[in-house]
Amino acid sequence: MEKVISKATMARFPVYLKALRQMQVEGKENVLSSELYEVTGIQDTTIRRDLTYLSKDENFGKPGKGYSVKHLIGGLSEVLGVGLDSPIILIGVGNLGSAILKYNRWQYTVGKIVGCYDQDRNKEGERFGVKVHHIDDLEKTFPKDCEIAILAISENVQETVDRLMDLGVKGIVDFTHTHFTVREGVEVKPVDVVAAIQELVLKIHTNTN
Amino acid sequence: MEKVISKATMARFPVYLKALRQMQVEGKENVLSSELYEVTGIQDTTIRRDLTYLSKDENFGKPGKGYSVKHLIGGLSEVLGVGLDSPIILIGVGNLGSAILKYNRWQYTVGKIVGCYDQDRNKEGERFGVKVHHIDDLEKTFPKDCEIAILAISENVQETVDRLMDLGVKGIVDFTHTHFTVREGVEVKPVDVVAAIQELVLKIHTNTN
DNA sequence: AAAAATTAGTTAATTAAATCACAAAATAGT
DNA sequence: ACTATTTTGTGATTTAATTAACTAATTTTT
Repeated sequence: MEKVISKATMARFPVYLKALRQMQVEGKENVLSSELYEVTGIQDTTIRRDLTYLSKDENFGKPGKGYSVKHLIGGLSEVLGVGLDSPIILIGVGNLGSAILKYNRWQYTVGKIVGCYDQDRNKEGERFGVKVHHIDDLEKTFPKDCEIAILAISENVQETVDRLMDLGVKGIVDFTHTHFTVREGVEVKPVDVVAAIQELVLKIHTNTN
Repeated sequence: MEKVISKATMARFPVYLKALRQMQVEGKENVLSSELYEVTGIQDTTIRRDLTYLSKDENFGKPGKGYSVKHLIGGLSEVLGVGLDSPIILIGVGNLGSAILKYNRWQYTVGKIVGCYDQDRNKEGERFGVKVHHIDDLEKTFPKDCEIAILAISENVQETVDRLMDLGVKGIVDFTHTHFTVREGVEVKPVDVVAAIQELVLKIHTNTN
């Protein structure tokens, strides 16, 4: 029987991982589902069910004791593809791009940004230890087996996306404020500050269930 | 009978608004639910249902014609609280903070960032037309009726959050990589780049329903 | 002006997700 | 070793969300 992880569960995994990393730093070895609830706000029973998807055969949790923080991080990292060390490229090295790049250097969590591209010739060279190429050289310098691109540009968006897909990119983290279309099989994960604020405003001002 | 907007619907409103703004810029006057599907990937029937929550009495859509882009934006803006023009403050004017600030200047969509704070005295002054104060002056210079703060710092997070809540902040957009706790009634909306990438990787590599 | 073609709105059915309730497992105390 | 306590894991249930099926309104065409 093939286990299928639900969308909702999938979306919670990164939340757990973040919380667990924090706990690991604080030296915590075991964690209860009730403690994870306190930190994440996700119901403990939901957490327990989610975590059962992590291990194929044996379970990570021990009744009366909780989960091993270390093992849980391991399991989550595996399913989240962190261990794959996927090469990632960053398109656009403005303020936002730089912020992402900087963060990536500090915490080696998902894959690794192996190259950046910008339309400004002056930015060519290196930044936070990562090579910055001109966008015209994208095809020439594209890293082998790279499937993920972070898009932090504001111009020529669709054109850039098309070029990336031609190069085999399968996932795009989108910081753009522009709509673009992708081909079948290519995933887009939008990250939108304004949308986040709007959601927040809505939460504060309206009734929801 | 009081209409209660479901969580899921609420989360989609900003998506619609973004798509509609784009359409408005392109000069589109009417839009079909099927067209919104093409752009957002959200099922047309789901879209139609969602949009019924917008208007109390009359409906925005016309059979055979579609929805008025203008009216829809109006309705969404209203329910999303965009019209409230909420004052927002930004804590942390590094690369990320600057990126947010810059974007906010360009597209006047949610409220307005009315002030920034940073721990670096050198940054005091003005940036993209917004005053930058030292974080020590937070209490002294805190804008009246401000309920929303964007957190783009990496140090003294919990301390800063506590101070913000003391000043009456009810919603926090969190770009921090640190866990912090908030009081009852305070909402936090995390925006996490790494989590976004992880979700993406997971989507690409695993089976989901 | 009538007929045909669209397309929004809505009720009903389905599917997905969250929660409850409890059994089984592990620990800690006696 | 036994008992009490804690806490996980899971089948059953409930709740939420989505989709399908249909109705009725509006426009466009003939």
